[in-house]
Amino acid sequence: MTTGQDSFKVNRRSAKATRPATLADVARVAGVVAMTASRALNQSGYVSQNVRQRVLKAAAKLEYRPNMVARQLKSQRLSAIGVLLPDIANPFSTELVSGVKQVFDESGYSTFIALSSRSVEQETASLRAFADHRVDGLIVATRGTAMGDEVLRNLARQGIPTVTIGRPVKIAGIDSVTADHWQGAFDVVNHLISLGHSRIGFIGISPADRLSLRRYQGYAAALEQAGIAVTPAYTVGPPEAPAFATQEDGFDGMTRLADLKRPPTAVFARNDFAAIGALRAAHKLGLRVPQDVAIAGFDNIPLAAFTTPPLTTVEQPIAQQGSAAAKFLLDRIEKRYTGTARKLCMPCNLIVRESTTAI
Amino acid sequence: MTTGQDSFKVNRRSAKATRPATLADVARVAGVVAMTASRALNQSGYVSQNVRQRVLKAAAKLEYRPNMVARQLKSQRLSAIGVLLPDIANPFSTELVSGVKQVFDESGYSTFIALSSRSVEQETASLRAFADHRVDGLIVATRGTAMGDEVLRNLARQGIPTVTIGRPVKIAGIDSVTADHWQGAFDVVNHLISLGHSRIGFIGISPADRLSLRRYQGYAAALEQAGIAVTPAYTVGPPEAPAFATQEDGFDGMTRLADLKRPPTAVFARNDFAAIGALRAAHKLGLRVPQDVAIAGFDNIPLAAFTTPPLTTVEQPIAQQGSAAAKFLLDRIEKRYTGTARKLCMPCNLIVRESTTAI
DNA sequence: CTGTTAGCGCATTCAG
DNA sequence: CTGAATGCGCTAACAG
Repeated sequence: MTTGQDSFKVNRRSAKATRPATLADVARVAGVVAMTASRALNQSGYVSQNVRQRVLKAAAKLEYRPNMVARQLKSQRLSAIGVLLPDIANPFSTELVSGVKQVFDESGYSTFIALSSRSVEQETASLRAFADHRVDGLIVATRGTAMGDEVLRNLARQGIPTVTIGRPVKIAGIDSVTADHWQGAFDVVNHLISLGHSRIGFIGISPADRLSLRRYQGYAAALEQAGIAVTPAYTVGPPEAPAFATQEDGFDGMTRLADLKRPPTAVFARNDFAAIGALRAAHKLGLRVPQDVAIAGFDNIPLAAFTTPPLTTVEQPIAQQGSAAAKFLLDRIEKRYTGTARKLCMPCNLIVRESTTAI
Repeated sequence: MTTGQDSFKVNRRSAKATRPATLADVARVAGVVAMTASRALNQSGYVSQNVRQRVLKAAAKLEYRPNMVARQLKSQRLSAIGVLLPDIANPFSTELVSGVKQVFDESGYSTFIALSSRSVEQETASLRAFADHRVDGLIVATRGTAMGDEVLRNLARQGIPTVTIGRPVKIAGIDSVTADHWQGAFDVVNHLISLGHSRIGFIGISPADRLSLRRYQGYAAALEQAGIAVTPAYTVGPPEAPAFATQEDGFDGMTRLADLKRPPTAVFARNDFAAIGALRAAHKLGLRVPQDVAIAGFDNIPLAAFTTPPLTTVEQPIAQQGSAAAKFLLDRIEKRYTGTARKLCMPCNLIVRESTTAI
């Protein structure tokens, strides 16, 4: 009977919501005052070994976890940073975050992510949410927009340290890290030229918006350097200038290019998703890759090595950009650096696979 | 002179970190006391139209934003929930979050994401971080592990409302939402059988761990129902039983299956990434898909329609699972439901493409 | 309808 | 080395 009742009670207790232990609880159990417990737990100030042990034991017993909310209110440190991403379907995002986390985990910060879903309203709302929750710093990896920049400026004014990735900004105190997309595009188009191609298409952006895209600029520069005229009809993309090109965009683009009287013999897609869409369109049209048309992408997503045929593409140092940005941010948060905005631009690597060169 | 000085001062002020306005600041400007401003801003309690207008104007002028940290400390509401994801390279994750956000955005909650990176330590750390920061609720979409369940149990004991997605748990008060992977696998394997296949392989899990995987169980059940013996050698996968199978796993698996004396004529890969790896291996080995070997995947990732050939797969209602979980969670947070754990299982859809049926 | 009081949990400051 | 007082910004619970 007794046993039965006991286990019943235990069940009740573990089922019921138990208020987490506070610092005061720990202090009471350890027979000290809250402040002393705080010092023992945070290794700050002088505490006798004896007291420290008692406090540590009490904390362990009560499963004490500091309330970060209360801590932030008092000390203005949340020990958390926010990362704003455009979306997360993207292999880019995972690697980026892993680079960022690596740095912040070590320093005892939590990393929280929010998504802009490629919409300016969502981006603004997410940045505000981070600010309202008083994160210690922000890493922003969404593509630049006028309104987004305005919000960033406000955050900078509020004194929230911010670093951007892949989004150059000219706001005082905001560091930024990018990869050299221009050079990556230049290299891949040069590669196509060196294979003998001169009719080279660009898929993923509408002609109207093309000049704002560094990957397009690199493409155009490589053509010009080789003395090849840039043919407007060879640039195809969705009319609405999305921040991102999808496999559908690639499919449509390739279809349109193949429809020209003198279609390109090689195509550079703005990213691997568009390149995969282009591959699909080529197959569907009965074009052999690379014999009838060579196709190259950008980003080196993990699947790029597994397409048919495997995709020539440009790798950018994603995790490295993430950790570089994280280091910049940590410097700012901990006031190890307070100077003018730092800009870091990292190189990209051409990766040649069978979509441009037959085996 | 005066003008020059003024603009200089303005510049200084906007460049310098400005402490965000507090409720007290707003109240002072509006000529009321903080409590009144709070009521006016939160539509709680009765406030005269006159006062409300004054407060609203003052808040707008000062660009007042409530400090969520302080609010949580007092009212125990952070107006934020946490979503724990296994990783984010996965299209699954994006859709899931969009389903979740849709529900919580409407209700005025922010959604923050953390990643487990498919590691138990990271998962534990992320859940703890959410708990320490006192989120109002949690959506957990990582795969079940003993330690993970232990942490979830602790959170439940602390009274943090939690809902799992794709991870059945037997913890009091934790609702869960899943899709019927068993049925999806059953359907796709039946589809292969109806095409005349009887030697059907399974790629993505080691024989030792296969029985824990519902997708495998559905595969085996379909074979048995058709009177086809389950051949152990037809199940291939990495030895370490990962939570996830990659394109590399699919590539290796297909290669091993093709090596058998009597290789399968059809293959069901545990997910689309593995299926894409299998497609690549088949092409490399000179096997035509679907004539020499039919290949099917699971998840219907966006790229599945753009592989060569396009991939037969199973679609699960991802965003719907996200919003269903979000509704469960909101019910719990706002105490509209306090009963026993709810379980929701949603159906999957077979999507037939050319990787199993020649055109 | 509006103001006063008090306290959430913690860490900074100043005394012992 | 340890304790006591104080306040971060906000809102629940009472008074007026």
